Amino acid sequence: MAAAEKIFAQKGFYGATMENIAEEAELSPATLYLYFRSKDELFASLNLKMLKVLVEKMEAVRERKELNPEQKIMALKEALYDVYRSDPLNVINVLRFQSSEELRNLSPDLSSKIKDEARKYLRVIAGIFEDGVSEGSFMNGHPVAFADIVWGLFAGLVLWEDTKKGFDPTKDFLKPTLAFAIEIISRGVKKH
Amino acid sequence: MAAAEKIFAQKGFYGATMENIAEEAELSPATLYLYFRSKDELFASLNLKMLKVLVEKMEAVRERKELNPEQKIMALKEALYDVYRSDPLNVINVLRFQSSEELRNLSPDLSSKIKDEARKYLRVIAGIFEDGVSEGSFMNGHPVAFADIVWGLFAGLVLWEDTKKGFDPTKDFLKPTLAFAIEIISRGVKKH
Amino acid sequence: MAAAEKIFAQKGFYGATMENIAEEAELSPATLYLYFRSKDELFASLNLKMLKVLVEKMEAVRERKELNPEQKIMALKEALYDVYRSDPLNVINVLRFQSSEELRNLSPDLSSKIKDEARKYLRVIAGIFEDGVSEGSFMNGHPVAFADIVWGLFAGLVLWEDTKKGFDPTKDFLKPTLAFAIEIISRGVKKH
Amino acid sequence: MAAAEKIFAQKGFYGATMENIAEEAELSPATLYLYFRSKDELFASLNLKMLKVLVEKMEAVRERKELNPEQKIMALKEALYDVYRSDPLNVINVLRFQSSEELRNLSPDLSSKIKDEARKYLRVIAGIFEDGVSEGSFMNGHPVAFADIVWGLFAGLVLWEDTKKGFDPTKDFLKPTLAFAIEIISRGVKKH
DNA sequence: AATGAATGAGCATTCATTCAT
DNA sequence: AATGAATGAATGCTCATTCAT
Repeated sequence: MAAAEKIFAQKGFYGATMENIAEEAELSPATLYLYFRSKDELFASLNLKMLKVLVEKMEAVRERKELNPEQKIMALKEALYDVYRSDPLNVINVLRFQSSEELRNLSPDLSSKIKDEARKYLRVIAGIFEDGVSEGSFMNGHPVAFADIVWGLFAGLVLWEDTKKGFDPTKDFLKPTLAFAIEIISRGVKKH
Repeated sequence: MAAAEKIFAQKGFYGATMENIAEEAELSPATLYLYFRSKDELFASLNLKMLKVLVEKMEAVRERKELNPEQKIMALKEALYDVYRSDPLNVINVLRFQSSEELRNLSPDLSSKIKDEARKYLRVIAGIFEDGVSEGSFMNGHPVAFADIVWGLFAGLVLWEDTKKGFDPTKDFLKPTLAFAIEIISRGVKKH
Repeated sequence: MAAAEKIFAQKGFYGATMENIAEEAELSPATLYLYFRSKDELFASLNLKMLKVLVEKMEAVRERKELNPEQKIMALKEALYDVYRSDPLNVINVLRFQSSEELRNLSPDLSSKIKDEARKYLRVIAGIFEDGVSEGSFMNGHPVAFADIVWGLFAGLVLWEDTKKGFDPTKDFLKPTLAFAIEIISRGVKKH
Repeated sequence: MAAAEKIFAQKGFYGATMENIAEEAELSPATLYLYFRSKDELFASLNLKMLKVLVEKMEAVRERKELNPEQKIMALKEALYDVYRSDPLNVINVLRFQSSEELRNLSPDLSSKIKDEARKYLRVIAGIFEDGVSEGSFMNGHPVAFADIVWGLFAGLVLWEDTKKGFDPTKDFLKPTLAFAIEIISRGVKKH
């Protein structure tokens, strides 16, 4: 998986070949198939791994009793950015192929694990929002929609900043832009 | 281009073959190459077309003198959603491949046209934000960052809702979620 | 097709690769796929070609008005052996893979053409037998069963003699054995 | 061997993998190689087993002193059909690969055992024919050729009926067709 | 006696792209 | 303006077989 991570990060999903990955792993291509049924599943396993890290970080945020909902939303920013920074290229890959048709024929097992994980992080974000609503400090709104917004924003910004880096590789504004975005959102949901 | 639009929408970028497109266009594959240097450029032309429509809609929003900056931000929501609704599958494709490695070797001409267009719509959004700031009704912040946020949010939500549709095809919450998102943002940038 | 014939004859269906065949044909493997959808279909086309030759020869026998049914059965022997001798290795291949599972996913078109041809030669043999029965010179019996017997005998002998050649390559008794077989059959169906 | 029989019958020689067979046998693939040098040899062992059953049945026919040569030929029919019915799919496989190139590199030991067995059943059939000739009730002819004919007919009909079942799976005419064939042959060899 | 782990060698098939006509 | 015919270059995946343990 480490080899796959490296190769996918370098070449993208379609650019990477099983042979590349095998070479990196100092194995033969056939051996890869002992552990992963297909290229798709190998890739999806990376996806799952990232999701797990993400969920973990987010749940940690939720548990921090000393923070109020608003502060928790601000803290999410760090959690999201940490995940990105831990392996930017793979996060980009994962986000890009999140919804790819090609990834639809995963084994039911892997597929449901990914769905579970996705549900979990949505629940965390939705939960924080709900807390704010019941506390009376947040405006009303559908908690799941809020979760979708935070997640979509993160994915969209990561991808978009990457695109912009394609135009001008010296610039990387993800961190401040993400911070600004979360600030706006955090202000936006507050009642006044 | 109409044929390509149809086929890319049906099968995605990698799923579509030049032969498929040629067939749809009732031409031979070779003929496609008289008009487009490569598959990537054909795809990018679609991309450009969509961007132009988007920019047009956004500039129209900017020009509506009767609206104040806050109202303009709310109006962007419609512009963005309209573009999506005009050809959802292709918008998804375009957004997904926005930053794809494969699209890095476009002809300089096409590449710079796309960059121009992208710059334009960012400038529109940034412009609206700036107006609000100078008017004194919006908080301070970097206008381009704001534009990135709006765009990233749009792209991220479109892609993410598409992913969720993969899990449960009956649900399509893009419209209300986008509306909620813009509302939050619009509230978030206001001074109070 | 000539190249395929040669290669299949040399190496058998599984032993032959599309690359071998392409090389023999002085084409690239990809070009083969312009004319045949798959290796199976290429092979089946050869099959069809042989069947057509066979049917032609058999229909010629049937039309020879100067022969009575018994003499026609004797004449079949020549027709069958001629087909074999025209390309022994391919006849063997065709007979061996006649019923192979792998050949079940042919295009409906090719598949039905083959069935048609098969029906034709069965009808010829059955027809000869029927003539003998209605003339009163042959015993009673199901004409199609008779056709199956003649065909099965031919295929079985060709394959079996080939097997024996595997044990001792110097011997080739197909011709006399086939002659003997047809003689027995011809005597066996006659009333006395 | 039981596992192999089952798997080969289900999937054919090429369709079956050593792993399939190992799984069915609740062993690891490697273990199979403790008992059989190769897939070919495993398959050939099944072949040999079937031949032995066949030879046994045929020798039993030959020994039945109460039958005259003509009746013995009729009795062969039952012997052959019994063997088929005991495991149709495997008989088909064995007959199909009887002469396969792939089976040429068996160990000398196995190879010669198979040849011995083949020789035995040919000798039985030839013997019955010879008895009829010396008794004066059969026409003259080469006894081995006669044996080849009976065997080829059996193999050819089994394979051909299987092919026809591929076209129309509801029909299975092997038994009556085989009976008719043996009747013709038995009548055909008699002097009158 | 058994096998977990590994792989060498292959192979059918695909497809963007070319170019003589 | 158009294309028929061709292909170079891949590539995911398979499977019989091996061998240290």
